Amino acid sequence: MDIVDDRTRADRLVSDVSEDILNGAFAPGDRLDELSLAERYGVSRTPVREALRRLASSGLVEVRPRRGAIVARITAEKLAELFGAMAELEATCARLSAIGMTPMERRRLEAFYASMEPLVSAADAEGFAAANLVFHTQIYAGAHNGHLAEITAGLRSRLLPYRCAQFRTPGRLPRSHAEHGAVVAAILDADAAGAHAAMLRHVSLVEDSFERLAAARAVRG
Amino acid sequence: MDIVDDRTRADRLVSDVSEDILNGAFAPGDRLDELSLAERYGVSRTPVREALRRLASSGLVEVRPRRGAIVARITAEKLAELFGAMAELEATCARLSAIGMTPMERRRLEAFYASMEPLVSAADAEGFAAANLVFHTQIYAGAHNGHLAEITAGLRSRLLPYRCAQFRTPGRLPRSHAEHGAVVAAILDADAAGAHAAMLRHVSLVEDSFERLAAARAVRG
DNA sequence: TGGAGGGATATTGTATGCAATTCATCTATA
DNA sequence: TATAGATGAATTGCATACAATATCCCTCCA
Repeated sequence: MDIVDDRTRADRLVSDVSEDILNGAFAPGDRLDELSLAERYGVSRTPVREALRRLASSGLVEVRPRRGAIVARITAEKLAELFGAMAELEATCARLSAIGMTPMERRRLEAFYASMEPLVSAADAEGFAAANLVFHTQIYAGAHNGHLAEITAGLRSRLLPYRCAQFRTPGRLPRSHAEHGAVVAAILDADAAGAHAAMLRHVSLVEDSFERLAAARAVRG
Repeated sequence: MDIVDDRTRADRLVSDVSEDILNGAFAPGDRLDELSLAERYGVSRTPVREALRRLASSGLVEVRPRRGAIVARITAEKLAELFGAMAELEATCARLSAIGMTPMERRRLEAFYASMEPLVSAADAEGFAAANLVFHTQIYAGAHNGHLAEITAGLRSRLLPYRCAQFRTPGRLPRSHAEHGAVVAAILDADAAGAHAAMLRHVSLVEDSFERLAAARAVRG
């Protein structure tokens, strides 16, 4: 059974190149000249150009007019800004969720939070990471603002490569779960300021533990 | 004296096409086929394609794979989401400004706010609109997070076409100025929650007056 | 009359060649 | 030796031709 991939070559290039950037085949600062990429991926320069522009708009590469593209070098300051912006956005979503979630959404959030407990007991970092994404996404959705949710989710995914080891730190799982608990409690309470503060604290703590260091390492290349 | 424009054709197309969209030469939903655009602007399809993709990433057009591009139809709900997201982002910048602005930034903001008073007295809507942008931009900068500032400014500019008549409403100028005053006072007081609330209120009020109606009209085409 | 199928047409996706610009290297001169 | 200028190679920007896909319209059948 042949599942044909009806994406265009440029679409696939976006995935392939970003993968190669994220797993280190291309390091920050590396030149990405169109001809080499075209040969490497077996296509012509045209879709390569398109893919590079798209990657630029997502922040992964930097195109300088007439001077070619390079893998974006994210400085430590820029990375801190991105993490900071994400924390604020997440906190805003939490605040709006506290104000506006429907009773059904609140019940679902509570139930989902409870369902994460076994993963903590089992120290299942991978399972928890997956559930964590769902948890946060529920809160984006609870803000009832698709654009805000999109921005926030986009930023989260952009920062994903800098957070790989997130739940490996010993003791991080139960702490994260407890912080989630504070967020959930505030949202269920319709406590806007509390939800904002709890989420801001949660996201900042997660970032502040040791993946900042990992990130810094990644930046230095 | 010839000031040559060293922008690439695609760069110019981005400006030209977005202008033509914003002033109504192309209406929402109109097809933007590459050949017609190429002929219209006297270039080949290649830079047209690039411009269309870039406009898509900024939300002005919508490209459907293999099915061409159309001028984005912003629904009323989507527009409300965009305004809502902007309000939240602006409020967040205000909150961070209250917390983190340097003394110099605070003095500048206060001085700039004072300098807007004459424009209100003179009922200079155009001058006020220009100063208004500067005022808000100062607050984006005061958040000390370049990425957040960029997102917020981007959203503001994207919404600009839906806010043309902003300060024409009778009485809007003094009211806006008063609302700015509340924001400035809270920021100078380092009152995070107050700054957030004041800015949220300000932006929401501005939007809620009558340009939502203008926007709805624009959407209906 | 209404809908399904099929072929012509129009439009997008991709490859390639040429023009324009940048970059690197080498030379000449102070 | 260091710097400015020039020259050639490498690379991007753009145009055009071809291939793949979608769209439209016509015919045919129930």
